[in-house]
Amino acid sequence: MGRRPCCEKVGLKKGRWTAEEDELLTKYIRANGEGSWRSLPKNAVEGFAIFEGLLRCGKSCRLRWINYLRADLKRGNFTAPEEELIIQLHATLGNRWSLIASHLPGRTDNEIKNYWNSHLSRKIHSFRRPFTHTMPVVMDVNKAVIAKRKGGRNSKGSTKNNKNDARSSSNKPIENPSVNETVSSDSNPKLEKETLSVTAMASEEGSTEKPMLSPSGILAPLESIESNGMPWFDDIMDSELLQPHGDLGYREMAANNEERASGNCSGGGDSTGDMNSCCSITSCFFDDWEWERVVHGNQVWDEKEFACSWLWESNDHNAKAERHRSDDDNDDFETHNWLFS
DNA sequence: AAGAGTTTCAACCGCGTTTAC
DNA sequence: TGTAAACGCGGTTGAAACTCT
Repeated sequence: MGRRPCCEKVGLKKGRWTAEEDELLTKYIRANGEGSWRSLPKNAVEGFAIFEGLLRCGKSCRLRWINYLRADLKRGNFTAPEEELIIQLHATLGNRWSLIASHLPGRTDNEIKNYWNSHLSRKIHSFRRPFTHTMPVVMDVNKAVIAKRKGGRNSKGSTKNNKNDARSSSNKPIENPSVNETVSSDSNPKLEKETLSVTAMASEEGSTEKPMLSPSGILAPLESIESNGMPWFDDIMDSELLQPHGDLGYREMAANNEERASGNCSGGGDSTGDMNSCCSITSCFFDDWEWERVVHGNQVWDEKEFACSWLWESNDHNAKAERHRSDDDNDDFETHNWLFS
């Protein structure tokens, strides 16, 4: 079956949206509601959107609305809890951005995907150092992350205020409270269904592809994490397997770090929710881990590797655990490389 | 001051899935 | 039940913004 080309015909506009186009689209959706993107315009011509001067295909309209114009979108930097949740969910779900986004109200899959690719994946990759016989690498995560940044744009939050930024003015989300009243932007039922099915799948007997879940079996919604932290996350980090600071549990370690951070933040971050903020659970974990203790002894490292593995990969977790237990041959590093692949 | 290098993110693209007929 | 259209997702692209030399 042939697929109809989307935006290749009749001189439909591509590229960045102007404020006028945003307004037209908003006006239309305010009047008619979301959905039916291909038949969106009153004066549809062959399924393309030509609505009072808006020459965009439906697909483009949908994307613009979902990713930018929706009134319930949260703008600005990701907060530390959001960042932590994304890391955790990504470890659990992989690149299923829409599913991850469903756990972060006001954030779009595209936004999360971009944030992951530009911030978090680098952070994670800095954390995962090369693993070889002869070259144990002790990394300073802060340096690894910060030193790499040479040029480049600032984060969205900071550029938004730049009045010289033509894009920021034309692309400014239209403040439109009335849209909220007339357009219901309810959560995607399909995504909810998917989330539930993932949870259900985890409970299926004999399933080897179990998603990583909290001890309660539920992926905690962001709201509860923001108000209560990530208790089950902390529980795991506080377990006896993960006590890199001697007798200090993870929570105590984090508390100590926050105490230190409140005086002088060694992480180079600030209080704006920046990626380098040292005042989050994850940052404490990443930034202040005693790598030398871990790396300098393979035996010690193996324990930590195993203990942390769920952070990076959830698939085939049991098989890897089994392999870990049965693998006493230190020469076979291939079996451990999955952690840092 | 200019250009190179780097980063960010909005938007595009193609494909799998769902829905409508 | 089969086909076509629409939807939705994840990967990719490229312009703009920024820093460094």
